[in-house]
Amino acid sequence: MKKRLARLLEESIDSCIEKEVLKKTDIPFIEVELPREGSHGDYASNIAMVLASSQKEAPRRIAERIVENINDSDRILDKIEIAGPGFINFFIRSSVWPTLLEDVDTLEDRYGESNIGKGSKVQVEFVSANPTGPLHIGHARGAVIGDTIANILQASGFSVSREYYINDAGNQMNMLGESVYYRYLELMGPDKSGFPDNCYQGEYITELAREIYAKFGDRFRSDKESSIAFLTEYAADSILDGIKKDLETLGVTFDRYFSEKELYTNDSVANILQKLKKEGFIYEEGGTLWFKTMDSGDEKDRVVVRENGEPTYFAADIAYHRDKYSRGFDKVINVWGADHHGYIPRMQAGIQALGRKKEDLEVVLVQLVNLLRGGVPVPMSTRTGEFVTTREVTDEVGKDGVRYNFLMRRSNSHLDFDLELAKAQSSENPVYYVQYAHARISSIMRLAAEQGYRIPDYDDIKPDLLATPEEHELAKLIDAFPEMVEGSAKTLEPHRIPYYINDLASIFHSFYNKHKVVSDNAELTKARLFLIKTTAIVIRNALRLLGVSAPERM
RNA sequence: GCGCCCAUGGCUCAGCUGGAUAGAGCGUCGGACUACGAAUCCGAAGGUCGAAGGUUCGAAUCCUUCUGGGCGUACCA
Repeated sequence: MKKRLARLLEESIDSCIEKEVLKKTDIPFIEVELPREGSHGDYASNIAMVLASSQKEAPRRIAERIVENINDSDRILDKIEIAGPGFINFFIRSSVWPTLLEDVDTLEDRYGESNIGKGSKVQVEFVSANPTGPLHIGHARGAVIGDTIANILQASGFSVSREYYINDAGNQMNMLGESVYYRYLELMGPDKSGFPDNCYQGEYITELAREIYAKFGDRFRSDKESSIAFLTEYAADSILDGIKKDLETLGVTFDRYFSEKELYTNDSVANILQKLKKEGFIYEEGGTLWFKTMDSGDEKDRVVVRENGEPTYFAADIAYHRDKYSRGFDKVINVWGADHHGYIPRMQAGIQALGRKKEDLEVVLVQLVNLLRGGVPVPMSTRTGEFVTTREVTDEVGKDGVRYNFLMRRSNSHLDFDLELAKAQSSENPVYYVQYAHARISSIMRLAAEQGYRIPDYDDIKPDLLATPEEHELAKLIDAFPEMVEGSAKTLEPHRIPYYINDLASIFHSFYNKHKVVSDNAELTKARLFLIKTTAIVIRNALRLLGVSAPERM
């Protein structure tokens, strides 16, 4: 509806210019919004005020001319008012609301989809946690947000690929192998040297060592170096396996797992370094190689090859992004923990050196999660390895609860995640509010079926019977669903969707409490069954984007 | 020190890229089931949007300074 009104305005302005009652000018983006005040109409536009400066005329006079020239050929408008400093307020004829539902009925599962992506290829890289330990709760938030952004983009006409970058090279891998090695030695009698401080302290390392001992006996006791090489690989594989399983319980899967190690074995890193050196992006100083990231606004230049000859993580990351673009992605979205924000300028410098525009890389920062239980912080210590894992949280509160609670909040704001609230089956828990609306509709449908009704299509009903304010509100909000999804896709803000369905559920519940769906008036019953059917479709489609289930009973 | 993020009713958070009298949920208080699911609904109280300036017809939103909190500031990832 917003788009229809914007078009009416645009046509009117065009004809005003033609008639020379307005000066010729570039028409700016015409914004149509939902006023919160009912007396300001169903929709409103500030276009006259926006035009005021270029027209050099009073906004209200401009508004008058625009309104005079609006050609409402479909007769959707009841009246138009000019109010305040120059707002144009639209009042929609009440009979048009139900007609907006026809699209929902024909599109069904596809209602809410769009083609703003026009098939362009986008890659979403997320989680990408090192395979050195189980996922913590912050990873889970990033996983859910990344997955949902991918869902939203997919529904908006982008061709999306989900990818997990495995940091399976470098120092921390050796450390992992060593950690397992020392735990393994401990199993074979008291160790005089003790367990090194800088090794991974978590209990899962000991468990891995036990597993290896049970499988292979004491064969790794003697030859330290080759043993560690084996143990490293074994441990990384096993941990990554666990991570994949944990992500699956959250409903998160990937199209591809990309190994950092391969960037070395196939010389990608060496090649790109050489290329960038030749092109002058890299220089040598003090025995190390530096990348000129300052030219693109970074605070200082960054090392890509250390004095000891080893490339840094950054070097591998440039090679990785080169690989991404070479696979034909028009745009690359990285979902990062907010503690990596300092990395953005250097990564942008990296892709620009690859001949890419800044905008071809978009970074979504996910703030850290504060885990609580009943309002009390859950103690976490990465040093000792004592932390609550994603698996434990998912097992406790369930997939739907975890996902919804993460998705409700803007990703760029700190989040308190309270275990007790998230699993509470009460009004304190917002997931249930929405799911309950869906279950309630299903329940009404069952009752209607018992009474011999079949679920009506748009052609089966008399739309005019949907005449109460609650019914109009529902139709109006249902109509807004596709543009909401579009907005969410453009801004990469998944949290808009939970807010939207919460509103929708709220209006539905109000409607339900005030009006009876199944009554002795058969025509009215059919019309209302149709209305709640479309409501259920939207709830279902929205929850599907979020990866949250829409139960028929609960 | 420098950089990024955050600051909105008692609590947790929205605020649609600058719009009209700042909104939800929880909590508090008061109401609604002999009608399709009360995990629901209806009503009330509660705010100088961290502070001070500035930009303009108009600021929670943009600019500057300050305060308070988080993160970063590696030849670690």
